[in-house]
Amino acid sequence: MGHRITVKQIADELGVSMMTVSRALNDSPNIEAKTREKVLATAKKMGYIQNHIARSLVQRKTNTIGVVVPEITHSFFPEVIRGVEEVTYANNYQLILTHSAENAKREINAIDTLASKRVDGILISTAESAKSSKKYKQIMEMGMYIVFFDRCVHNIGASCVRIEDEKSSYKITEHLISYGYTKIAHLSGPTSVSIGQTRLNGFKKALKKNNIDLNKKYIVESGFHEDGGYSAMKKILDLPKKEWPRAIVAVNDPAAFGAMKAILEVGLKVPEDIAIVGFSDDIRSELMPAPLTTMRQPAYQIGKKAAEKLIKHIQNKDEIVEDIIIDSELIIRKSCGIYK
Amino acid sequence: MGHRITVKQIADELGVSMMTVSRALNDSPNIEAKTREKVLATAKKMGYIQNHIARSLVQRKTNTIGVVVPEITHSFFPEVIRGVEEVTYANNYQLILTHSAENAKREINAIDTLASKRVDGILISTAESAKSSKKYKQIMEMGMYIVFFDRCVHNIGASCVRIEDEKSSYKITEHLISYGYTKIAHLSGPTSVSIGQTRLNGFKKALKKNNIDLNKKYIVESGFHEDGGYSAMKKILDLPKKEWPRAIVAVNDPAAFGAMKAILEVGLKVPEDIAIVGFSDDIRSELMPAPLTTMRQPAYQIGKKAAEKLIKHIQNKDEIVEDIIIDSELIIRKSCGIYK
DNA sequence: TATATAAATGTTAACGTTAACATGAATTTA
DNA sequence: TAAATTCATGTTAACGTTAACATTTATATA
Repeated sequence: MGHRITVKQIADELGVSMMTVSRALNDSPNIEAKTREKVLATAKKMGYIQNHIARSLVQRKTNTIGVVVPEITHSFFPEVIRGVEEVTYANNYQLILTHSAENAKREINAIDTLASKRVDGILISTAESAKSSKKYKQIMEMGMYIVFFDRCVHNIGASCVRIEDEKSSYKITEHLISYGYTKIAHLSGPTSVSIGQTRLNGFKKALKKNNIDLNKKYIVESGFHEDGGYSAMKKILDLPKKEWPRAIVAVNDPAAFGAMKAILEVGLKVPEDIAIVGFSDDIRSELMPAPLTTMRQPAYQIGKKAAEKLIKHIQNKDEIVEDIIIDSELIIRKSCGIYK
Repeated sequence: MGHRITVKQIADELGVSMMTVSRALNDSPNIEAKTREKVLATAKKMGYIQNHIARSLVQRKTNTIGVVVPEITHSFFPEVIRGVEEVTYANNYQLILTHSAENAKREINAIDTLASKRVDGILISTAESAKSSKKYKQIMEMGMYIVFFDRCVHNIGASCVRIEDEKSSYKITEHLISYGYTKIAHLSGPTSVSIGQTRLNGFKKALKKNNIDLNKKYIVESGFHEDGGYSAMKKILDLPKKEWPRAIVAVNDPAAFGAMKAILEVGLKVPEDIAIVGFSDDIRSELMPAPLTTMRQPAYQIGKKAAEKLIKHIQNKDEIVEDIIIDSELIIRKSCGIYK
């Protein structure tokens, strides 16, 4: 290993104690301005870079937070990370990013990684295949804080930053209904994930409110990805032609993209033959051949709020646990059937 | 802080020494199978999670690598990170992500953060405003390895994973020329960044080879982002109408998107009035109103190779420093003027 | 000027782990 | 059966830093 300067070396160089060097480096009080400057100058000259490992060990605090995202390539998440990053940067926290690839086992692995690095807190959006909340609880018992975002776990004492999924889903479904559609299918997420359940609920409630009977064949689990949306839509198109739905509510935009592909493949048109709406306002949504009507989730905002809340929890034991709701926005484009 | 189990507590519980526990936990040799199992079972029961901080301190090795990306929301980078992540996960390395926001100062800050966490190596794609290579050198002198990707710094003893930017730029420019265009402008990156310089070089060489005079007004610095592309294109369109170029080579896709916006705003059409090509094959490129002709950079591959090379450097002092070239691919779409 | 007070600096121990060496028990070899 | 070897386990010290307490020096107060 190359030359790594330590506090001791600086101290020896100047003939002072290690504590004096430490104090100067950390802007502590009770040190003469002249001494501080001398130390700082020498540290810089010698190319000193603080060893956070050692510092964290003795302070039992890392000034670091971890993030677990299910899929870094979905435009929603980088945008969230951007928001998180802005807050951590401003508050002098460091950030460790991990990735579950929508896989429960990898999510647990990621959380263990973060825990073993003794981060002060973790931001999580749960993986598609996540089933148990045991790991989250274990982490919290260790004294680490968790704030969920978008895909939350409730009633385990962690805060959560999200949009009103059920209402939003209700609203976008009603929007379709307002055009006269009654044969409406839902491509759902797994109900073990919060947004899978809540968006399904909103969908069902909208039908009920408008006296539309629920056709069980019209609820197909697609998961959150494009390929899942594609195969779920295929399954629907396997129904006899006269049973085909006239409109689709997809659990999110990527699933909607996959469904659109399946629809186009059988020679049907969006929205003329089948209308479709999504959720999240992916970066690609407005660029689609049939621009996608969707519920915008302000990703940057969500990241920012989640990071802020987490830091508050870390810095104040008594910070209240709460659901923080961010406004969503219905973005009407062409895919839902009307275009001005 | 909540209850945090230590090796000592496990040792006391079982009436053995800390080393025995440590050996069991780390799968070391010279420990009875029965003892190991007993320790493992107790550790699990007590909810032990290894303290990587303490371990890293004594081992002077963190099994962690850092990544510095300039802009996490550009689709190229998440895809790279995905590749990196796959490799680190498979090799049991942990990953710390940082973000420079294209800003030299923040890049230095990010590197210092990683250095203070004593990562074993760093993957960097340099920021748009990066000027000096001093910090990279300092880090390498500390014994940390650097592997650059996409935007590289040469001749400082670090490996680099990239496409052949100059040749690729040459090729895509010639592709435009093959359609008969001669009035071709270039929206360039800053020449202080490798790809800014090399892509400009390729552009120039293609003109020269085809006996097209270089018009200095046709080279405008746009940077790597959409808004930069937009304002650079505006500047070009401020020229007298008869001086307008008929085709544009943008340094990357986001810059091309910005330029397209500017072109459409003044009522011109792509590619009929002005043809345009980009670089990277952004996720949005094929969805654009005029699908963008571009040079595809296999982002996932780049991430994978870069991570693999870095881990090789870390594990083998004598690993050779090299430029690793990944094949790029010309993707011909509509924006360059011909569409089949 | 002696004393009280404040400011600057130093010393010791601890954070949680593992490397390196030391010991003791069990097994093999001559 | 004694000596040599192997295997399992234990002890000590170290990684680089800072918290907590201790000491010295400078400054303010009576």
